Amino acid sequence: MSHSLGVRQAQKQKTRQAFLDAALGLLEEQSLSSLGLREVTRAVGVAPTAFYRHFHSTADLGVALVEEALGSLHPMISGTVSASGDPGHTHDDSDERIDRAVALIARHVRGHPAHIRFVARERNGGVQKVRAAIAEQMDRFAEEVRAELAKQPESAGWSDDDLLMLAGLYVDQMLVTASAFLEAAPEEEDQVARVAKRRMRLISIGRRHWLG
Amino acid sequence: MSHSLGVRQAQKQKTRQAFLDAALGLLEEQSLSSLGLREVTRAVGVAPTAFYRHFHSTADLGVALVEEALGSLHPMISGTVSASGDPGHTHDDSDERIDRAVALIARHVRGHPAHIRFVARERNGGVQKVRAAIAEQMDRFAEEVRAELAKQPESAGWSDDDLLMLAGLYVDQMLVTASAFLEAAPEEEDQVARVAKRRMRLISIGRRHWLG
DNA sequence: TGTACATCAGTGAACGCGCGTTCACTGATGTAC
DNA sequence: TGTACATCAGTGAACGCGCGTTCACTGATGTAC
Repeated sequence: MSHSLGVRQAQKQKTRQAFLDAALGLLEEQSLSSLGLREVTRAVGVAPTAFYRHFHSTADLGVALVEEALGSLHPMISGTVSASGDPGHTHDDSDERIDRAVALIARHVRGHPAHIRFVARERNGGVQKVRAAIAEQMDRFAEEVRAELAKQPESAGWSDDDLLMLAGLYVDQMLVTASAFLEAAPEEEDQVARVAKRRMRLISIGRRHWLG
Repeated sequence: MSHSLGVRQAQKQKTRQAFLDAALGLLEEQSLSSLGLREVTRAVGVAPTAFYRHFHSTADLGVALVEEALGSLHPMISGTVSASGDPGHTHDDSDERIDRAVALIARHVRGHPAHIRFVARERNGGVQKVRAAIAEQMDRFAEEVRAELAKQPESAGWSDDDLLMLAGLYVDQMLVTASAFLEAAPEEEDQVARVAKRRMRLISIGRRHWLG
């Protein structure tokens, strides 16, 4: 048993997490810019003033939510791009990679719908600090994807600049796809996946013929 | 002089437009989901109750704004895709088409920044009816782009389904580009345009090699 | 053209309510000895 | 281990304020004759 945190600190973190969870729930049906402090404390079950022990404002809470939501995405992003073909397959595995990437996205959306909704909503939302936090994370994703792409043989001859352009295109497409899954009714999911895969495939074909 | 509208109707329309303009201004710095009725009437300079003569709610006003904002976009979309090369050019004009498309987008963003901001923001925003209105318009755009693409010789052998996929990719990319122009500082505009063009180019290359 | 009545966009007072923020507080947890 | 003091997460009352909505109204515009 680690006792790296005292009882007091542990309880404080628990309450803070309760704020984040409650806010995320409330944000399914509204934007951060209309989220009220009292609304959140009511959902958590504490006095309104308790809010100030954890955040300066709801915008501040929003920035914390960005870290939580996009932090949980980093593993997925890397996995999506770098996944190598199963051993035993020697033919062009890019279609398989795409299938697995889209499946990973669908899985993540099912597992963390509120996180995705929050990011998609606030990426262009009314709170500047939150927009900036999301933009920064998305830039980091693009940079990570570029690094993965750079390792692949298909990237021979590509400039870093062009790779970043391609990486950005992939990252944007991932969020668009995730958002489409969110909006889709269960029976529409297959159709969303089908279109997402073909978009990715078209981009990959463009990649293959980009040079020369 | 047409007198198709009485003085009363004309004045009412003028006030209604004042509501739309004022709301659009206020929405530069917040989301529709936090826009207040009194806030809008204050900006227009009328009594709060006057609002109800024109809209049921701010969500309703939002739907009207979608019509205004995306209505003004239809000409641009068609122009962007269908623009044929200047007479006298016989070589592959797709790079030129892309340059002109991106220039058109930049121009539109400079001319109607608040409209673009509103659409980008509320596309995934907290007001369901407005999201639906935007989705419907975007679907119409995709359909129109598909129709334009279908006329081009490059589309020989393409299924309608694949063309719609490609059209959707273009339409999404247009909005992403417009949104990037919005966020960009004046000196960053060139860089945004450069990346947008290369993305479009990569997609166009993917298109060219999609079949066979 | 003039008159009498109908329409209706915009008014202004009033309502109950939830908001964000302040402040002094309480009592469990942490720390020093 | 026990005691005395410090810390600080969460409390609860109070504040002034702007909110959305209701209602009966006013007076300019429209219409019928």
